[in-house]
Amino acid sequence: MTMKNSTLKDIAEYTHLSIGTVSKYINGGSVKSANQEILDEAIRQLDYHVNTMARSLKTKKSKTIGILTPALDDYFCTNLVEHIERTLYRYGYSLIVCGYHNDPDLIPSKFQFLASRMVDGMIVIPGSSNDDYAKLLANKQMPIVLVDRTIDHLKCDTVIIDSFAISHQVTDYLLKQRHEKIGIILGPDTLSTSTDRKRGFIQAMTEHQVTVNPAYVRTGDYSLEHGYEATKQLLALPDRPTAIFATNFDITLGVIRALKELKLSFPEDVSIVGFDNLLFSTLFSPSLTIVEQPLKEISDAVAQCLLQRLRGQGATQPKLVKLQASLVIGESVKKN
Amino acid sequence: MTMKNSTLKDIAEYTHLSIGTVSKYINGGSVKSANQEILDEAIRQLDYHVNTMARSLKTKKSKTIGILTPALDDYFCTNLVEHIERTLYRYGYSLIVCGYHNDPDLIPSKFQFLASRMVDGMIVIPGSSNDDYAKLLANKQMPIVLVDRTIDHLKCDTVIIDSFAISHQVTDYLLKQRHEKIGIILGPDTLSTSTDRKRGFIQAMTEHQVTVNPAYVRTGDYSLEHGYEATKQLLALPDRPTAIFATNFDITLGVIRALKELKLSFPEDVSIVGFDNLLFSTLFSPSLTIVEQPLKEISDAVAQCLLQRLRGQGATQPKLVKLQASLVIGESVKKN
DNA sequence: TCATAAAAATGAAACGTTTTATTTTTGAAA
DNA sequence: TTTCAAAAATAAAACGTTTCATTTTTATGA
Repeated sequence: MTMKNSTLKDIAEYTHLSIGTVSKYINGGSVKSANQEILDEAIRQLDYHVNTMARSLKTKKSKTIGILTPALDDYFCTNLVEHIERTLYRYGYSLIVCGYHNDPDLIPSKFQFLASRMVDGMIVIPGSSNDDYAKLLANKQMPIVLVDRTIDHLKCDTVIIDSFAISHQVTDYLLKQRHEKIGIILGPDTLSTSTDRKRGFIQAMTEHQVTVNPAYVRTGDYSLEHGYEATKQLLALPDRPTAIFATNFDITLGVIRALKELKLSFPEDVSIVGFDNLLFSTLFSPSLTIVEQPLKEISDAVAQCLLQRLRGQGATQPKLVKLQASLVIGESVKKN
Repeated sequence: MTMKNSTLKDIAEYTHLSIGTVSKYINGGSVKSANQEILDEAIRQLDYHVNTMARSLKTKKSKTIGILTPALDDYFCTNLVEHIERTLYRYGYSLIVCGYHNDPDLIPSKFQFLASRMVDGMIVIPGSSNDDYAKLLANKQMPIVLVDRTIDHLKCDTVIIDSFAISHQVTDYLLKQRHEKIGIILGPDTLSTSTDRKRGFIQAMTEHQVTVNPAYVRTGDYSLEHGYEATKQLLALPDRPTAIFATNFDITLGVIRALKELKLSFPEDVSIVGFDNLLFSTLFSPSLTIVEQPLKEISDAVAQCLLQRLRGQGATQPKLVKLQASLVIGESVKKN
């Protein structure tokens, strides 16, 4: 039972054909129909499977894509991975995953690790603020697609959502519900997602001629802890906001935890708008009003960008795909 | 900038040493210290990295593990993947992920796909009821570790939780809170996790001399939909249960959705015990009483089993690792 | 200084493919 | 039948390593 795998050579001997011919057939080339029959038989009999190592050694293609993600267990990233894996699989690619545990310092070594695996391309979800590794990416002769945020001066295809627009829309919505004292809990100022969301917020406020109270704008990590602390601080203000906008999923969780601890309920005591994970938001009572990112579209765009580059069809210019998120109205915003 | 990667041959020429010597040094062999210096220099100058394809072709080891999981976006599986990836990375292994989208019929082809990638070993989370592919696994000369459930007659290392014990414990707890009319929503009868949980339930009930009402025992998929439907049916019974035990995470979500729709609240109208995801359970108001699985321990056990087999240290007998889950008391069970 | 064992270096084969230039076979037109 | 282009098959080189049987160099002790 433990006999070694058969090779082209074995097939060649079985069929009395040459290795070259067998290889050609395996790769879809044409042979005489008589030979086709015997080849099929041999392949079945000997249970032949190509040795991808040998193939890759020759072709310099591994048909494998690396994905570098801040975490393998958070909602946004795993959804991306799920969809991307599906698409790539259809094109015969496998996916090597590498998490860097939200620690940007790990990115260079993990990147090298993936590169040493001879991946044909890479998907990077930067999701952090330290961009020292950007030159690393730039120097590799390999298609790379960036997801969720841009990195300055890095010339590669990028897929993001229109953070400015959705933030503008959320703010606009809150203002129309007659909230003027709006707290917004943001990520770090070094991330484009975060600064764009801040800009959208400010612009909407300005358009409505509402002055922005700096104390209502909290930057920090995209983390549950930050959401939690910021919420407590916002609600401890003498003139506290009547609505809070959490600009990512972890922050949303932090807001909820803080409210729970303060024994405040939404939307009675404070209105909230969260981010991501429609399923969970509908399970809360009352349900959450949230921003939903088009995860499937993002994933598809990422996969398509990459596949195009792999086919050498990519434009010379790096492509920027900007997708629209949507506001899903729940019950967590009170009309003032 | 786009010059091809350097090879052992290039290093050999640069250093005037033979390829064999260079290879030896790269792999940790000893050379004269004078040569060591020039080798280091050459490696740096030429930016040498081993070609893992060529290496694997010779060694027949890819230092890559495949993981076959029902989904890449559900709580249990992604947590496993996250932890396993961490551990394997430390040992120089990369992880190729493959989701089969909860469709067991996809397992054979995905399995073949991974096998063709020349993975050194495989981790399989069966999570489904159709075991036709079991012989596939059995026939491969490759270490395989099964997670979360056993497959009859399949001789490979398996890591599971003690479903019987935890179910017994939960039931016992509910009984001690003076619930006797307990509904339990289970997975399919073809899964060991499900039948074990059922046995634990029945045993505890019997020990307390409480007769089991068959109408209270609902088997079905491990899915939100099943949880939802089963809850509605349970609560529509003339003599409805006072407590419901949801035996996996998706079912738990279904229970919550059903309660929300029926405008019933826990624990006032009905007590509930859920499964998995401590973080979320604490965010609900009131918080959920749940079974928490030792995800880290499970992942570690899986990785260790695999690494042992890869080192050829595994026992001849397949190993069964059974870990204990724990009951985390929240506020969703009322004392009757 | 020499003999010798240990350490280091070497050269070549092998891993299983793809690819290319070349040869052989086929079959249709003349 | 002969001719000749097209189709099919071939043989050999190459991809970049590891490994192993040899050879060369080094260091040690007498």
